[in-house]
Amino acid sequence: MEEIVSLILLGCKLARELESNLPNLADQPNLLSKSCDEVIKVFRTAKERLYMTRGSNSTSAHPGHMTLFHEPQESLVHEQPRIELASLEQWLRSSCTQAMDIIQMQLQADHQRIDMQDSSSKVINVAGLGTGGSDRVESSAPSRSIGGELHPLHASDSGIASSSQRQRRRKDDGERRTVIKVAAPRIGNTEIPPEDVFTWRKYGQKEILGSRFPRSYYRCTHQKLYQCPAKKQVQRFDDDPYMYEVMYRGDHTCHMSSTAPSLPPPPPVDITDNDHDEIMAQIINVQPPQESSSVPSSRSWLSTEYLISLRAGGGMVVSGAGPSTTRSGKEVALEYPVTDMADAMFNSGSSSSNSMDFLFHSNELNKGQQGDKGKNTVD
DNA sequence: CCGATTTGACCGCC
DNA sequence: GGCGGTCAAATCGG
Repeated sequence: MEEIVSLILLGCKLARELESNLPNLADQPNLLSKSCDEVIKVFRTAKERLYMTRGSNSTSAHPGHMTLFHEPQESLVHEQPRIELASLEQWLRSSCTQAMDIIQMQLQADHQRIDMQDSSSKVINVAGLGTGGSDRVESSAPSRSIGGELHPLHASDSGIASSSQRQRRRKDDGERRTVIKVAAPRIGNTEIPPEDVFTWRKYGQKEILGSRFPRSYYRCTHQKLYQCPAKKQVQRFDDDPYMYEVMYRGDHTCHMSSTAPSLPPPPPVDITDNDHDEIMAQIINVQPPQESSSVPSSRSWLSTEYLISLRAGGGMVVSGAGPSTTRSGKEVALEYPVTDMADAMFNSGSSSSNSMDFLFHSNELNKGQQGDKGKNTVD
């Protein structure tokens, strides 16, 4: 375990060095790429060790502090969650993510400085990636939630659809449901639903009785390709339109980055809780503190001390991470899914060719347009 | 042209 | 019968 920690510390150190060297390296993409590779490599190694540790001595690594809560029928069996490991992993993810944030911001800034003359009007907005603040998720709070309440699961079965026209699946095949609360981005278009590491395709929207806002239904974009059964429902809270309740249903069988699928369809292995939670962990990420609106490039919130204190502080923050595909998109110069980067970092092979590629490509590839065509206005 | 979104209709469940 | 979830044709948009 100590080895892992020191690996991570090393990674952070490298990242910091990279950070401080960025001004010098800005116009040396090769060196930059190399440095990034080093950082990634260290983190990757640490992560692999983590998994080895996990695999050998834990059967369940529920991130105990994570802000999701499963349906009672499946997971309210409270084993002692291995919080250290889980939070360490979270921390690892977030630190990588934030490191890459900095790199990306710097690169972008430099790029703009070089390429564009009117860069003064551009605002690199990492804060805009998600929330405007600490939207902490309560783990209970039985407000009316998607699905009516938090305990709606009942195995009622009375035969399959007898219709000859459409065949519908039974309402509930005991599929997993996970509810999380996420905050809408407070800048730009706050009406777009929160994003996560997966790409979703909207297949329906419905007015829900007693709710001011309609509920949107999404399914995994790769549903056809991978028979991925994952779905999600997104609904804004009545009393806090900046908050969304997102219910994830079903497990992703398309284990990959949210962008183009690049792996062959995985074998139909049963997905364990661990896997699932891990995926969920990608959805959730820690936001750096947002003091004023400046780019914290020269600040040291990346410092290990800070990150550790951040994680020790408990209270995970859930954000509506992801690119707010603002239609107006003027004030936001840089938007990209942070979680995507973490995802890419951990999933991409360590090809030394161009490790920064995903940073620049995952931006627009990630998501087309969210249904934002002037409807769904706030009353 | 193709994939995503919209939206009214359909259908299962309570 | 009402509600919520899904389907699928129409539409949009890159």
